[in-house]
Amino acid sequence: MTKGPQFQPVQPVRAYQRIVEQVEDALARGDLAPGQRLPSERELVAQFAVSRSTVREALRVLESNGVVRSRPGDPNGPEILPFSQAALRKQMVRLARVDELTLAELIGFRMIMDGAAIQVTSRLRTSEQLADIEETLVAMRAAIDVDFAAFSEADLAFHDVIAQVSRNSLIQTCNEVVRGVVLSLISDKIAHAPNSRALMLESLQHHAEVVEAIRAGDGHAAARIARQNMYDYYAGYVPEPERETLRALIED
Amino acid sequence: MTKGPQFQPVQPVRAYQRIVEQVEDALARGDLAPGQRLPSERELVAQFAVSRSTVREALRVLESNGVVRSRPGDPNGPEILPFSQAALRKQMVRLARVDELTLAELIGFRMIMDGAAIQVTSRLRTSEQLADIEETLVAMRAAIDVDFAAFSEADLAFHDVIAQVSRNSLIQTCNEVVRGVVLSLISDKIAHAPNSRALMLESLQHHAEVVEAIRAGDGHAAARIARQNMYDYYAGYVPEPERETLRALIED
DNA sequence: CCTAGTCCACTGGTCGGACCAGTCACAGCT
DNA sequence: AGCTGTGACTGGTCCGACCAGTGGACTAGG
Repeated sequence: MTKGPQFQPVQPVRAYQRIVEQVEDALARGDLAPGQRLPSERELVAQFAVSRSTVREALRVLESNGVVRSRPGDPNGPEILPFSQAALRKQMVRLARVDELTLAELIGFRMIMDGAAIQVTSRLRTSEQLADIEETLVAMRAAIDVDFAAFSEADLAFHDVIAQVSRNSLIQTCNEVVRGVVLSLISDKIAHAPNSRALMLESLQHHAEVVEAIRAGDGHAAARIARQNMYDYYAGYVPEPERETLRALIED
Repeated sequence: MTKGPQFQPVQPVRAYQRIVEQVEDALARGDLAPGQRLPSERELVAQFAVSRSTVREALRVLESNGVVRSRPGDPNGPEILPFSQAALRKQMVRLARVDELTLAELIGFRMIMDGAAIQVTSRLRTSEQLADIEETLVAMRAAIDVDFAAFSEADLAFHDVIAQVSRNSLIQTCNEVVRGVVLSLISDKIAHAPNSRALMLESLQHHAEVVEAIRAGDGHAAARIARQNMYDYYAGYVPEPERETLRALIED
């Protein structure tokens, strides 16, 4: 066999992909900005020198990626959308929902993210924000008497406030998405648990401890308590061999 | 103004969207599994009772989302792909690259993720894995004499091993993506810095400290050092008001 | 002058038919 | 049996057509 250059496998590039690339490149370069409009489909046909089917396939891909939005009859053409977290959320939900990720990975991720957000919060929070946090605690207490769904919603509000105070929307988005997925995986088990009310009360107690640490400004303790609580709350649903990785996140 | 029920804005549902939904639902229900094949486009035309254009637009969306892959001439029809992290990565890159996220948020995210991964690693690593980690350290040392790109690549290998040992692919993916984005934002500034070599040496020294803590099994110290290092390395590129949120991540 | 209503050019959504290059299974040949 | 050529398919692209909607221009009424 002759020694030659290393060739790479080649896959055909479809026309609509080139269009998608061009649009995305223009967007990355700043030649196209959110709020601006793309030319109409028939105009794009002329500019790209392809058929309308091809242009439309490209637009469908861009639309599915949350880059543009087409509305029938709009004489201004497809609209370039502001970058939203919705697209990331969509993909994350898809990824996380399937067996590609284990429950342990999801919960571990939450322990990290939530702990970090709480740590930052206890450092940066103003007294006003502290009041906001304590307010959600009161709401959680009230929600216990309603049902588990209400409690879960109040819990979400708590973590929302935390994430906002920590001033990192990336953490916020990731946290929210993963939290939703985890809950969708095991919420029925929790809700139907005979001691559902006891669990909620315990969770509330844990949250109160976290808030106490936040008030004291002890970020380290707050984060540790938060992680410990999440472990106590969810670890029962994680099979033992993987539970070890979660314990490694608590320590000292 | 009459008090009435809260109406929601309504947007037309396009035919291709219904097809996408049906396929994704079938996939979520398990009626469709990775590795299986979809009927050919012309067969789908008959089953969905729409035109081929519509079927193709649906397939393009599914393909862009990493759900299926079409190859011309394949008599078996479009292939259902295994769920990959590629899709998530794509979206994350898009989200992170644009101004929606600040550099501080990205770096803060990395400090958290990387610190957590290192903490878990120092707890769970086998002696064999420790050797792997130390190996990447040697590679980093050698890469310093080449150029910044080589060093950066060796650094990536280091974090890769860490993420693998921590057994959480979600952390791994997020870490990798954000790292890439951060580097693409500031790598030129670092590479062209007059003291580029000094920076690399310092970074290597920091990594060595982290590895030392990992060897000692002190996860807390390892994570703290890692976060501190990343702060030292990147904080100069973050404007002051936001730098505070990063400092809040180090503490004690 | 300004407003309210009408109208129409144009938009995107969908359709059906056509052609091409590529792929793969199979029948036929060696 | 092993190889080869063929042909029935595949997806990629193009074209032309029709429809229901949109929104701006234009007009009639104040």
